[in-house]
Amino acid sequence: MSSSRRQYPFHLIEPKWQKVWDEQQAFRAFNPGEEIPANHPFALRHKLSGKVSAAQLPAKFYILDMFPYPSGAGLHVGHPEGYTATDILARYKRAQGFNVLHPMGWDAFGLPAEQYAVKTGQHPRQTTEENIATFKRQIQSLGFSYDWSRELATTDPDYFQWTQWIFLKFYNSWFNPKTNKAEPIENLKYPAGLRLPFLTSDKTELKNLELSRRNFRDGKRLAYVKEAPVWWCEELGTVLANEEVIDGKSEVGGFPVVRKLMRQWMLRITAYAEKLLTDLDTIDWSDSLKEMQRNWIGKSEGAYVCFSLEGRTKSVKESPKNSIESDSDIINLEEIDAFIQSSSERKADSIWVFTTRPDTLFGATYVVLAPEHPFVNELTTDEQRAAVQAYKTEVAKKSDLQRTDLAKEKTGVFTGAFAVNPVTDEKIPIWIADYVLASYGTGAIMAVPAHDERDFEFAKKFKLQIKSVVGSLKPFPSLAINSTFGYDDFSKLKRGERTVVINGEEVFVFTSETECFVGEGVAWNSANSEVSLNDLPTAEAKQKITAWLEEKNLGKKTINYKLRDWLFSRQRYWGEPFPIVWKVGPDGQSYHEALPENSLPLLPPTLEDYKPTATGEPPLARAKDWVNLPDGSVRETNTMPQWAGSCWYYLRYLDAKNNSAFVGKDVENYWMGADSPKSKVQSPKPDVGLETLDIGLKSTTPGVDLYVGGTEHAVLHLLYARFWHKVLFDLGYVSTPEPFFKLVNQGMVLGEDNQKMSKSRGNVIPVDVPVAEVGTDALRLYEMFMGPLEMVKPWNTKGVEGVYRFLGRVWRLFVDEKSETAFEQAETLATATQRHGELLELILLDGGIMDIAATPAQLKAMHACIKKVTEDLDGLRFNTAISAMMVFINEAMTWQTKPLALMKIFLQLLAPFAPHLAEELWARLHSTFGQTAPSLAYAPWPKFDAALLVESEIEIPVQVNGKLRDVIKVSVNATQADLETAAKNSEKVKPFIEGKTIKKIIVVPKKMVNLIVG
RNA sequence: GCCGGUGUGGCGAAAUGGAAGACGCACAGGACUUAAAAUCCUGGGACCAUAAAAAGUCGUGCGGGUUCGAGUCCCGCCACCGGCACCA
Repeated sequence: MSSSRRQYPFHLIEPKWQKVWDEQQAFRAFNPGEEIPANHPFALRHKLSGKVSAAQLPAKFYILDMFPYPSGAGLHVGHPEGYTATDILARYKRAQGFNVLHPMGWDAFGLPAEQYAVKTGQHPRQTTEENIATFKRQIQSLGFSYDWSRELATTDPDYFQWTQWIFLKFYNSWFNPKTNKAEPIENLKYPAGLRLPFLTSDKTELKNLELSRRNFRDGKRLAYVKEAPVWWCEELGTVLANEEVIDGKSEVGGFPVVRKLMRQWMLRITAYAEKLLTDLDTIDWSDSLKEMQRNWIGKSEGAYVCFSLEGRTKSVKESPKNSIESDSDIINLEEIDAFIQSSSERKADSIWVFTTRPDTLFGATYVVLAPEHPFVNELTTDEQRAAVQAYKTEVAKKSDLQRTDLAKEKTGVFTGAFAVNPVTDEKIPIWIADYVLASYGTGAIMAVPAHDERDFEFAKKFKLQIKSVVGSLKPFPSLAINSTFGYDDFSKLKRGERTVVINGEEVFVFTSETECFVGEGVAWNSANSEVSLNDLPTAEAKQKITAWLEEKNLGKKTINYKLRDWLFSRQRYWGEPFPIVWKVGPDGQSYHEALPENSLPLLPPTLEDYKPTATGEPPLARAKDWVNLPDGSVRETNTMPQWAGSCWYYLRYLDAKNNSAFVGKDVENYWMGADSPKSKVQSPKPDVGLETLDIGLKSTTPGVDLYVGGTEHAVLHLLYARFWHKVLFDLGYVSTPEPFFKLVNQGMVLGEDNQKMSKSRGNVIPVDVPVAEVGTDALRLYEMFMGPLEMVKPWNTKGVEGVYRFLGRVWRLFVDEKSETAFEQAETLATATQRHGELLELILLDGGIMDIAATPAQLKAMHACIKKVTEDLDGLRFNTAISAMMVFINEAMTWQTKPLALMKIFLQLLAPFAPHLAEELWARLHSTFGQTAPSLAYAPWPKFDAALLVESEIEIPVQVNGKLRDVIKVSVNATQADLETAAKNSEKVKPFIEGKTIKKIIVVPKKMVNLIVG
């Protein structure tokens, strides 16, 4: 590629314009109340200057990229795909008259810099800064129109002091189920015995009450401490969040993880499970992404059911609802949690299970506990004790990886104990098995083998009773003789036939004790002396039995989520330290306390050695002077996970330099608010009889208007950030309930071998390569021309040359060939020290460009192009927008004379895609014709004139019986009758209709004619 | 297994239910050139036929259906990609 002649002097043009934009601060976005320099292109476009209020500013448009983690490897050609898409849109929206916010920053905390520090002793900050410098240089070489004055890095103390500040907001808040939102901890309602003033003067009692209050309060905070089983990764020397563990391995590095009991900071994301779920309906994200979040949140509706124990009397008849204070009808997660927790302290008198199919209760033939269930030891009979112990040991030895890997084969052990099915009063065995998870529901299930695959498998293996209680309205797959089995044929079946009455009608249902049916159907076999579900459809049966259980205090309707609270601490150095200290109370118990806000930022200490300590404490514990405070309190030595900084960076961009708040109120409201000012975009005097696009009184979008990034963040960053945003919203710090209104995932760019790009495959193409060989504009164009943004597509170097050639054609459309040859010769002779940029002046415009009126054909081609490019940009269809410009250029290459006005319009269309080339030619067009060039970046977007696209004669396909037989030319005004006649008279059509009767003629005006003959 | 997405030339891909394959790559032929590169022009789904063509037939993963007409809508499958996965 490099051996061939350069298509155009991009090597001079691109740095030239990048410098101009930089010097002008051309892409700086202005906040309400900010001083706008009178000569800034934005000020000139909108006739603004000085301090401008939100109401005076045009409508905002916030275009955000997922900010990168600056790794040492630099950018490859896959990275700028999303950045290119957002930049094109940012430039387009700027031309349309929006106040565009388009920022970039660095997600810079992270493990690689720390691991490098462990190896070499180089401070992670230094590594981070070097990597940022590389990334910034590469990103800037691509000519993106970022507002660099808002650049931020999560590792910067000016930034992370606010990350710590937000953590304190979490710490000092609780979730009020009654108002369904986060509130300051001062509003917390204490249970009866703990309310002030205390009605005692006994000092010990008072002390204990104070302590209980503190424990209660600390247990309610949105950021709380929990001794919990966590994922410990030995290799990384830290714990990981659920979301960071994939198939029993760490997401980063793929190292094994094990369960370990540790004291950890948690964020109460579960309180927001329902909002995170339902608010997905209010935002414009892809279905697949929403679905991933829904699956992760994992809502299921069902009931808790109480099974009493054979041979034991229940000490108290209680349900979760009655055993704890509750403000709502449906018990919330927190209360369930507390209830389940409390069962470990109570005697084993009954077992609560969670089920989504309470309608199958009559078919529950055994109970299974998770091996870790607190009742197991107490329930196990002496005969079974050895077997149960052996099983528990075996399970504990298995890593979770093995537990899921071996999922195929069910294992378990009988405890020797029996429970009583609350509706049948039958004695049913209690087993333990590792297919029941301690961490979900109550850690116990009622097994209904006839209607649950897993229970069915287990029952078959251990020869447990299978009892069918739900009939299917369709034959079981194995009974279906063929797929066309009709409803009426049911009676022909030999087995499983049975009828029930639904809505007064007798219908067949199919039941089986030898096969599993998990679908919904009709209940049967489900009645006792008090309640009957027989003949009820599943949904009704669920309702009826749940109501009955509630009335008997044997159950409670409930909602369960898979989502767990977010494990928020890491045993690392290179992260935000917690603004927390630990103290020891008079009772000898240690407790935590928040640092005052004015002490932030809390900087990490400087270390010589970044490894964890020998005792397994985090590296921060090495800094004794930092950890131990004069008053005897001790600092928290964990740090926050990498996700913390990325949870709110999009808010800091709005007001990146604010020293008194994480974001200013008015500024936040302007850029994120749903009711920011309406646009008042002016329509300047049209250039060529064209009007500029008038945005009119279009209201703005709440939150970020467009967020582009990879799918890998579907359940991590995107869920965490939504959670933080919702807490900040509840506490009144932000004005919208959702941060990202529209989100698009760019598809991955594969290597030329159709494999994902990776070092080990050796198929990585660094961005610097195409930038040097064909220039940034060609790279940008190709990134978009490959295919639709969301699709996965392979890189093809030959394809890059195609768009590079296109830019060469554009160049040659505009410049005089002889002058370019002169330029090239001069450049060869010039020494390196000479200013090559000045040589560009040798290149002259093509003489065919004249300030003359365009022909109708020229106007038509131009306006077709404006229409297509505009519509495709609105739909993010960059690839077809580019092909429309190619079509235009292919035609314009044949023109003898090139009207100046059209040449300008074309450059405006090209500018978002190839801004350097467009700026260069734009400036030349103006200077050559003695005009002053307004900034192309802010030139009003051209508007197409539909009237110019109308043809006088059009070609109409003629079909006979749906097959194309001719294409006829008719006037655009041809009537239906004209078309019919013309079609019938076509010489090519005649042979197909002669001697036949025309039964019908379908005429679609301006589209086609179809003759139906018999 | 469940959820989501995608299947169209040699390749990347286009097509509000109305001319399938725009645009680009690769390829072939031609012009320019001492020559090459670059550039410009022309060609192209498959089959059948032919000296060459015209005409014709078949074509959007597979099988059905709706419609005057289906890449597009409906039903049933298959393959690939991504996610989740003993969540009761």
